[in-house]
Amino acid sequence: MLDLAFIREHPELIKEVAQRRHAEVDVDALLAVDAELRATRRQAEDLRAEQNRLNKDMRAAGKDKALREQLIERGRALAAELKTLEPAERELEARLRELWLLVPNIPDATVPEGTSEEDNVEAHRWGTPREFGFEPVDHATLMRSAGMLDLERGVRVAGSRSYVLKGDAVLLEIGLLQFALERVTAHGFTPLSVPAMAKEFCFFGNGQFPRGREQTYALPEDELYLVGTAEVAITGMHSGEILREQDLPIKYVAWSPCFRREAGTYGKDTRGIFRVHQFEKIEQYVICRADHDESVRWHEELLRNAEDLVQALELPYRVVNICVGDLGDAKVKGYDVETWIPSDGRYRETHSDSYFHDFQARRADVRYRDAEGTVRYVHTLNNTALASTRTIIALIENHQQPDGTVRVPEALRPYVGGRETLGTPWR
RNA sequence: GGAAGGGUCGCAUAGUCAGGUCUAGUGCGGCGGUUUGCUAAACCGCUACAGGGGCAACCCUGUCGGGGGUUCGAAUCCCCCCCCUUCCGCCA
Repeated sequence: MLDLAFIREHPELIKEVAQRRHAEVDVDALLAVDAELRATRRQAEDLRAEQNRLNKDMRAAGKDKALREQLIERGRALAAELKTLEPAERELEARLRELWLLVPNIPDATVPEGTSEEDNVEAHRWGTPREFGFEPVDHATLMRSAGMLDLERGVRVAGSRSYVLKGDAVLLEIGLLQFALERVTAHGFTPLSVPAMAKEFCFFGNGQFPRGREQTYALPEDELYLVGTAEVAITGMHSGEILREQDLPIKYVAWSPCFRREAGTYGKDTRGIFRVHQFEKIEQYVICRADHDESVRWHEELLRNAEDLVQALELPYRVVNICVGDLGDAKVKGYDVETWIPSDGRYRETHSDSYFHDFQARRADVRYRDAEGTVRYVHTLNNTALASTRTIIALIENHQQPDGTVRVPEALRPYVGGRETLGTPWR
């Protein structure tokens, strides 16, 4: 959410940004409602001020019956006027909020122009896709043959895009999560295990709602939703707080299951477990002072942390700078780490590194008091450390061996009981 | 799920029964000052957030868990909801 005063002062900029980001929002209607609300509110405030003065007169009137009657008469008139203004005020507030929530963030000048994924700009690469001396297979084939995956029974239990990990795949999943958690913790991040269900305000706060509603699982009986990322819960955690500057930056590394409806993706990525409704993720999250340069520094550092993990897993990857048309509404700028997937013959998204300035902080109401005593909204950032299924795919496909087993990169071995290979030989 | 007790401006509490002097009192903590060789103590002052207005000093409005209602007027009375604590039930 942007500062309302900023929107008032830069309506043309907002319109232009909204268009580049494919975000539909009626800025003129927003400004009209805003003006009307301020006028209405002012009228109501004047009436309330008179009401308060009247209240004092009433006290001073003591036992003077005639005067009291006269004051009560005036009070009745005020109350009647307010009774018509107040519903209008509330109605305007609701309409303003609705429009306001649709206004996207302002992208950074270093965000590339473009309309879709195709226009993302490669920043750099690491590693080289491996030359296999045999016919490599995709992860689904390998995992099923090696006793690590049961898709059919997963679908029986929970429908399409569901899966059951088996045998060494479970060891691998848990090992990867622990590996990522420990490695990021070593950089001074505080580990968290957060609720996978959250109230609606967390989703509004994080920027998932209102636009991303159809991607979220709802539990209407309990007025809860399943989080698509730990980020939602973390943003909600500090909602309404005024933090102390000396406690910043707050650096979290959070584990949570992630649930995604994947609405509108029928027929996309249907092989294996690339696009699924549920996976496990370790997420990095930073809350820092309201300073652009500091946000940028953390953005780069979160990227380095993610790259460190992918490098330790010996997986080739590239980093792309997300173009404005492909960037989520709430983000100022974003990098994706895309890891090489041999069966696809291309790099595919495994991490998403973003900063938001105070966009999430305004929505979720997370502030801090700076050295001068001024209360400001914090800046927030987050980046994937490790997402279970996509990392499993990359690791299995890149490190597969001729006999159908998978070589475990050295850095990961302590987390899988010292094993050097996973899966049973099947060819 | 059932019962009882709670939720007040950082923390702890008063106020709610009897609506108006609550512009929400007090203690602690924090900040600034006086005194002081230094520290402590003592004393004095300040100590929420949001919105609006004003060049400014400052002024106005709202917020006592949230929402609605009664009333000229609600921290206080009524209704609904949320959260916390304790006990019971159920339970990984």
